[in-house]
Amino acid sequence: MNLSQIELLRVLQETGLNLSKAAEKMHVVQSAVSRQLQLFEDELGSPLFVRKGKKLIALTPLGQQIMAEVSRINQAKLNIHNIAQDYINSERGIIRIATTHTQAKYFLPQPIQRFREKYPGVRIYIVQASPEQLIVQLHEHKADIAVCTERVQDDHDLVTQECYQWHHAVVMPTNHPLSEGDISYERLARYPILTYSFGFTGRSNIESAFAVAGFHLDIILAAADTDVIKTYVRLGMGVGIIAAMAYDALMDKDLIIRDLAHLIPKSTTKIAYLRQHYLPQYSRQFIQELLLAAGKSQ
Amino acid sequence: MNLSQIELLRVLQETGLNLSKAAEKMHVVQSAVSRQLQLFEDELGSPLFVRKGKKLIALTPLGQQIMAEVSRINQAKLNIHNIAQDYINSERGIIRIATTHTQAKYFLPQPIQRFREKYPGVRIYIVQASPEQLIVQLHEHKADIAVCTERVQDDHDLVTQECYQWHHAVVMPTNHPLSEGDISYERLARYPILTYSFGFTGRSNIESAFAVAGFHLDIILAAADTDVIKTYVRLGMGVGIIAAMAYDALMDKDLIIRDLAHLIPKSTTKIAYLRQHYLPQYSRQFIQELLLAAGKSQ
DNA sequence: TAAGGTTACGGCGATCGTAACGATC
DNA sequence: GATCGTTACGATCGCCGTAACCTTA
Repeated sequence: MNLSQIELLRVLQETGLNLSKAAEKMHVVQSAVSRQLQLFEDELGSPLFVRKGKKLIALTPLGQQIMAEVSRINQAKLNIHNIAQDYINSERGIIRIATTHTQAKYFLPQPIQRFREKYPGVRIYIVQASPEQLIVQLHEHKADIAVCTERVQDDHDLVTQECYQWHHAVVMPTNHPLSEGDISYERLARYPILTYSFGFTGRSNIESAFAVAGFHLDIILAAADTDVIKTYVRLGMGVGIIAAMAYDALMDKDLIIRDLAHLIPKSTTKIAYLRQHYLPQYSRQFIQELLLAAGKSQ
Repeated sequence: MNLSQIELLRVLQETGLNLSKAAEKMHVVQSAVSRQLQLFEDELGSPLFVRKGKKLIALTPLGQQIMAEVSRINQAKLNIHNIAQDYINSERGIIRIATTHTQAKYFLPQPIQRFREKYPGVRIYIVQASPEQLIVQLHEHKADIAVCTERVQDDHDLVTQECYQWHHAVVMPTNHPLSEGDISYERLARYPILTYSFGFTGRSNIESAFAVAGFHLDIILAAADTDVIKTYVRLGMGVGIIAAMAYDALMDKDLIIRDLAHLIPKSTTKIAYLRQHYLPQYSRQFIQELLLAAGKSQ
């Protein structure tokens, strides 16, 4: 057994068990990886993959168990380099933040700016993806930290930390009937609604609140992105239910915002990272910066 | 980085940071390991060891952090082979039990015999050591399972499971004054005592019980081993405080045993193994057998 | 001076690349 | 016939062993 065989197994999973693509990713010819896989299976004495003809189509039960250990080794291997790098120069490095559009545009700018002032040598990558994909990014070591509202709490391989709480609001053009008077489930349900795609930015909270109250929302447009929603609201297509913090007092002067805290339960945005992933000094500092911006200093 | 470098770091720890001995253990010449260590440190960009002249005398702070990851890799490496082996033939293998003399002689024989009947292909090694060393044996992968009364509960890397509870008893030659009447702290404290060495087989319970009651035991001989204690009791050196189960009705007919459950709190013998250590099918079965023998079936 | 560690260099073998072949969609 | 995988064989590069040298108890 050697580390490149371990690496190969990892890459094979990423490439959907395609040896040719794995070879390409590992910068060797295809025959090399083919042989390495054979050698490894011979050493273990039992195949790791189910083959259909010559193609690999699935992991064997043994393969699945082995793969869990393989991930640990890969994780530790990455950690070793990161720890060393952090030790040599804790002022320089990369931090890869996986998050959604809304967080990237309306929450992260301030903490990122403050972080940059303290750590000008750290490059910041923002990996934008759907909440579902954010978790995958972490697991595949494509991102170090995720900032995300949905879907992180169940995963036991993740450390999660509450960042801040927020609520939804409704935005509409000026002179819209909803700009006056109390807003109830019933009143809101009368209008065509524009809001987030399913699985995004507290959308599940919106759904369930109206379901519990016994009303059906007529969602005529769903987008991943607050700005898209605002655009169509401006076109008069309906009213938008968005995260309150995504209303910009300056840029959105032409829209009216009204709070929905009394209708839709608050959402919680969390910080998540892999439990066994080594976070350099500056990454831990970045998390502190996020908590600070969220008002949870310490 | 490659696995033999990782292995080298492990071996270096085992040999007290001695490159020559590490080389011997790894079946290569000394210059080879010297170079591999240099290459690895160069790759990381920072030394892992504090050197005095040319000798390695300690881990650097970086080295300590790295070493934690190294252990994970080694653990996973072992697991991979064990999982494969278990998959190929779950009827054959080795199980290494670290335990003390008392357990090996008075508790393990029955469950081991029953286990052998079910798994005749599994070889059983009993690694005898002091309770302190048992834990070390687990950590150094010299043993798979420990059966032990003391010192296992605090270690967070171990999974522990209660096996059975027992209490101490006093043994003495026939016609000894203590063979008649109630036994109190005070009465017992009048005689010279022979019992287990410190850290062995519930010795701490004996100490604390008498300390709390305000009496001092005159322990004139301490041994790791019940049989040694009995031998000196037979010579008339004093009375022995031993684990009740270590009295053999047949072999020890010449000794009188009297219960001390009312004086010394019960002890609990536990089963322990490393959290991230893969236990083959038969090892899990062996644990079941231990629990069964302890009356905790299932 | 013995024990522990480093450096230089030649030889060997593991692993790679090329290439030709086999199978499956 | 395009994609994917295997097998054979020569070439290469990494790693080991020998050996000479350095350093400290």
